[in-house]
Amino acid sequence: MSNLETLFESIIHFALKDPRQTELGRSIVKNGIYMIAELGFEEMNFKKLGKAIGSPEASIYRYFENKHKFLLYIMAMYWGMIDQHCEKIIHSRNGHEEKIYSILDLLCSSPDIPFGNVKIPGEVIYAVVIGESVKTFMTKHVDADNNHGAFRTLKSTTSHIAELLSEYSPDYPFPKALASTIIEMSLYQRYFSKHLPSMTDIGKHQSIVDDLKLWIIGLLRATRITPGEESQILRISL
Amino acid sequence: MSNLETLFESIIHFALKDPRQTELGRSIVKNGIYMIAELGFEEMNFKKLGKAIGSPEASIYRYFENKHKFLLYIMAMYWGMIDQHCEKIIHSRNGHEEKIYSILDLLCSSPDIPFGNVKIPGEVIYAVVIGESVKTFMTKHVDADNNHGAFRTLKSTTSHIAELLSEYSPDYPFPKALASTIIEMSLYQRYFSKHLPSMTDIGKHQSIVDDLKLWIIGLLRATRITPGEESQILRISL
DNA sequence: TTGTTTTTGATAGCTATACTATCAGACCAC
DNA sequence: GTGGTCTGATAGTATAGCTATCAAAAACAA
Repeated sequence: MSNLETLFESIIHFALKDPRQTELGRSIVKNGIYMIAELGFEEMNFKKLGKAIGSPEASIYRYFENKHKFLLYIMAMYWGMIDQHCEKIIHSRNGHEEKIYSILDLLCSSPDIPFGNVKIPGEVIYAVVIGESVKTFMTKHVDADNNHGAFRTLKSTTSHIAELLSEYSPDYPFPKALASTIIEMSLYQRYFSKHLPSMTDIGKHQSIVDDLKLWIIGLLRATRITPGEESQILRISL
Repeated sequence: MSNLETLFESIIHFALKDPRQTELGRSIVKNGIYMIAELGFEEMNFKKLGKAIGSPEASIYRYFENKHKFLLYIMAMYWGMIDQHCEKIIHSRNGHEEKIYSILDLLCSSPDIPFGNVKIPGEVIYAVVIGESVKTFMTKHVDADNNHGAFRTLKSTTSHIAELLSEYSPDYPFPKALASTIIEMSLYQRYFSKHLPSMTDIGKHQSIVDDLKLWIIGLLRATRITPGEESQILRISL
């Protein structure tokens, strides 16, 4: 079984019926992603989506229990793709630094997703991830969703990056926090750059992607904290 | 006019009628914050809130046009408070480093908010900020809300911190990005620590607040990037 | 081909949320 | 007491989110 098959196997339980297997299922997922990218998650609903694909609302409910599970499905798929790319990079024969730079390229790019016989363009799903990813876990039912494995692929991506950071700087005590920061902030800073430009300088010097990479690489200096510095910090601050 | 009055003056237009001036208004805001802290923003609504304070739904709509504006009001108030504390710190006679450490203390603490003749406990509003702050600007109408000044206090806080970082490291090209990262991540890492613990190491070594401070102080090393290092990075990565 | 199962379309309906409208009583100012 | 504002009480609308039912169509199996 290919990696891709394994990925889709692992997210299938967020749907009631595998959407990759049917014309309708693929249409729901692809057009749903387009619709969220265009209208935002709140303004999208299954009635509108049904209209867009020429099927009744009820047919969509045969594939996804509700709107939220639909979002969980999409996000688990996205982070699963990213995670597989991560693993490929990690198992490559490069050094730590090169691997980290490759991961950075990955986080700042947006690979297409092959979905059955259709393809979901990277820019479209990336737009959805930027604006809606946080809505998967900033809810009152995070813990329940987490128990059902909703964030497995996101957490795995974080762990992979954290491990790499640990290899890069074995004594740094916060590799996971830095990894999750890099992941979330590569999305946020893009969002800020577009909608709240006074909250960031990303995109003000060079292109967004170039600034973003340069900035994150700078953040990696945080891992190079020395014991002497640490104790001085503690003396002043705590 | 006191600073506090100026603050409330500046957020009054998110409400239809100043809630600080009446018993009902204060009850709406205080109990609304408690209810969001308990149920989350999605599960809270004006009908439930009305029941909790013994007033009909319609009376609440006389103070706030809708649920979202209510959230904007609360968040603008919170960041306005924080921003005033920031200004106090900035205008103090300390050195840059001490000021930065004070700001850090501020971001990791949660001051009470005096609201008319009632007091909103810091822990309660902080819980709301952690879980709901992002929902104010991750919407399809960010730009409209931004034009109406909804994020003025948040942006001002970011600017204040960014200025401080610039004084601390004048050549660092991304002070705003780092400032917004510190603000957002001091919320996120706490959230992760509670709900998605594998995404962070904050709270695993010492208390959450101590780990958080130590981690953020480490991030400040990012501002100490040297020209030589930068060009090396560029060579490898871009 | 026929019979069976699965999938879809069409429609209807149910509950809750978000919000608006109206009116009468309470309270306050002068 | 009169006029104005505030509140409570009630009713009502529109839409979202979701469920149920049934017949037609498609897929498949013997």
